[in-house]
This record gives sequence, C-alpha cells and structure tokens, in this order.
Amino acid sequence: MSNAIALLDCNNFYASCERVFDARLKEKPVVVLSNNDGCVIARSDEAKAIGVTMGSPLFKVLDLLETHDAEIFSSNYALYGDMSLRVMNLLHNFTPEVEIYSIDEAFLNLEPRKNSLDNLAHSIREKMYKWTGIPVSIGIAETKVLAKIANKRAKKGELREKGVLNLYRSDKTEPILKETLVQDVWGIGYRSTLKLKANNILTAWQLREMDNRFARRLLTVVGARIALELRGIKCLPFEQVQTKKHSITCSRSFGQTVTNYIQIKEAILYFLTRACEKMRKHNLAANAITVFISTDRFRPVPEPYTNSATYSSTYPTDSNQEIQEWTIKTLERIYKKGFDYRKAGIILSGLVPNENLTTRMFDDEKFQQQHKLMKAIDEINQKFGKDTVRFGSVKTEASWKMKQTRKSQSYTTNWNEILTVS
DNA sequence: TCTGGGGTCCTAGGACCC
DNA sequence: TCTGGGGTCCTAGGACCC
Repeated sequence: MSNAIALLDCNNFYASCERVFDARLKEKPVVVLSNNDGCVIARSDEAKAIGVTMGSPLFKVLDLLETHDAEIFSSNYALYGDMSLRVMNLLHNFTPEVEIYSIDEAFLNLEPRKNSLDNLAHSIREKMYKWTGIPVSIGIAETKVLAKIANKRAKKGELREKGVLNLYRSDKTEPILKETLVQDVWGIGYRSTLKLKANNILTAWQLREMDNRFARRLLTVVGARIALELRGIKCLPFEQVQTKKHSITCSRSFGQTVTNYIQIKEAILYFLTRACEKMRKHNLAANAITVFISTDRFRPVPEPYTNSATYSSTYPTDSNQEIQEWTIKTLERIYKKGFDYRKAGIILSGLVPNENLTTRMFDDEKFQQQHKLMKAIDEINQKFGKDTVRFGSVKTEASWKMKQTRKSQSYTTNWNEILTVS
C-alpha cells in the first residue's frame, strides 16, 4: 500500500508567533506587516473576521484596525525563524520522514496503519500547541496536492475546531474536489486559471478528469502533474534532504525615491554585503551576480523603467571585494540618469561549496587571502553585531533604509530582548 | 504621504558542436 | 555560403509558491 502524505501547516504563523510571547494579544485582532511596514502579510482569525484581507496595504486598513483595537507588528524574521525551527524539530518525535516545505509547513510521509492516521494527527496537533504555543492544521491524503486540499479544508467551518482532515482512501475526496475551485488548487495560479476557465474547467474535479495530453499542452508538464496528483498518483517527490540553494537574493523597496547614482550604488552594495554574509554562512561561493533597478510600480517618474543585467565570472568567489567589482560594472550598464528609482536588488547565483574552490591561474594568492579575511570579518560581526566591521564603500544609514516602526522584541534570539516575567 | 521579499522550476530560443 | 539531423549548454522570461 502506498504511503499517506500529511501536510502540517501552522495557522496564521507570524501572528501566532507574536501571540506566544504576549498575553495581551489573546482574542485581539493581530496583523504582521511586510518589510517597510507596507502590506499585511499575516492575520489572526480576529483580524480576518473584521475584514482585513491578505496583502492589503496598511494605509488602506489602518482605520479599520484602529477601530477594532488591533495590534500591528513589523515583521520579526529572527523570531519567526526560531519558532519555525522549534516546530520542525518537534515533528521528528512523531515520524522520521519530514520534508520541511516552508517556514510554516511540512510534509510527513506516513505508513497507513489502520485507524491510526487520525489519532496520530490529533496527537501531533495537541502536543505542538502545548509545547510551542503554535496552533496547526493537518491534512492527509494520497499525494501532496490532495494533502494541500485536505489541509485547507481542515481549517474551514466545523472542522476548524478539530484542525484535522484525513482524505486518505476516503469517499469524501470526490465531493470535496467537486466543491474546490480550480484556482484553489496548489500550483494553479492566475494565468493557468484563465486558461482553464477558457476551456470550461472550473473545479478541481474537472481538472482531475482532464485528458492528460491536453493538460500538458495547456499547462505544460507542471499542470499535467497536478492533474495526476489529483487522481492520487504521486508525481511530486517527497524530499527529505534540503536541496542546495541555487540563488540568494537581497532587494528592497526604498523608503523614498532615489535618483542619483551614488545613492543607488550605496544601496546595492549594502544589499550585496547582506547577501554575501548569507552565502558564506551556507559555505557557498557564487560565480554570477544579477543587479536590478526599477522605478515606482504605481507612480513611475518620469516613466516606467526597470532593467537588470548579469555578470558571470569564470571563477566562483566568496569575497566581497571581488563581487563588488562585478556589481559596480553591472550597475553601470543599467543605471540611467533622470529616473526616480523605488526599488533595487541583487541576486547571487551559480552557487557552489566554498571549500576547495578551483585554484586560479592568476592572483590565486590574493584570492586566498581575501577568502580568509572575509571569514574573519564574519566572525567579528557575528560576535559584536552587524556591520561592526565593513567596507568603507558600504554605508549603513541612508534614505533608502527600511521602515520598521512596529517591531516586537527578539524574545528568543537576543539576550537583551528576552521575555521578562514580573 | 503610504502598495513585500525570497525562492524554485520549466520552456523557448540562441550559440555551438559533430 | 550552402546542404541536414541531432545533441548540449546557457540564458531570459514566465509562472507559481510561501
């Protein structure tokens, strides 16, 4: 018998994290904002109930939130990352086969012993709440795509209280697929929905029943796989080992528009510093960098301009100095005078392990020295705080800095901000 | 005034080789 | 330069996810 797949999803994860450490927030609407305090990216049930929608710009819902005495937070990724780690680690107490899919979701590969799936799911849910304070929902089915649907359903209506729905070999699957709209199927986005609707395919059940060659022609192999998964045929592999990173991005919308080259360059080099730190933390080196800049998406001045360019090198490196040179060359190719820029970023790609990098034909000694220097700088900054040591060309305070005026404390990751009990 | 950021996978098309 | 099929590798762009 083929294994059952369970999807565990933390309810309203960021909002729930904030709640764990602040008793005041119980039964109050809570929302968490994106970077720059721009959009709502997480909502407690109470916030959903008063009509705050996912992704709404804060300025559009601020009145509503204040009327209902809601609590508003800037995102605190250190806190959420740490809470995620706790949840994921605990899962291994229940089953060895865990695939961490995102910060708040994991797939479990379960042997379908009779009547035990439901019990196991309920037990995970209860213990997870007791141990971490995070409420979770669990959906179970034959495949990942079906488990996603079961999970979504487990959060709805009467099932919400129980938080578990098991569709593995269940006769409830068919009626549920008939009620599920095609745009609510995992992997079917806006574009695919339009194509499916044009062909009169509106429900998950109709997608399941599609001729597979037609599905492939309309939606490529991606869509064809989803259709098969809906039939209970596993097409998406269960991946326990974390696959290696392929790219590292750092980008921001600016607090205000930036016009001059010097400031754009400062911002870009700041992003580069952050991305390189992350890269070395994962023991990686890059051989390519992409730089992109863009005018305001909503109010472009004088007209829309977005551009990007990539620099590829023969040798991968993990040295800031070297990548900085690539970056500046690349930025010069796309920067145009006379535009008000609102967003910029960089992507490091061609990532390889940074141990035993190929010996260079020229300047190898210089490169090895830089490699060691970077290691030393990272260690100092780790110990004494971000940017204690930095390159002279990299500024830390500037007009493009992020707005974050509503951040909670780093309860779990910073000794100075640990929870106080009185 | 105010509208996020970080990823992956797939495909088509170009460059190049035999 | 043309004639031809078959193959790989790379990149830009599209689509989707959390």
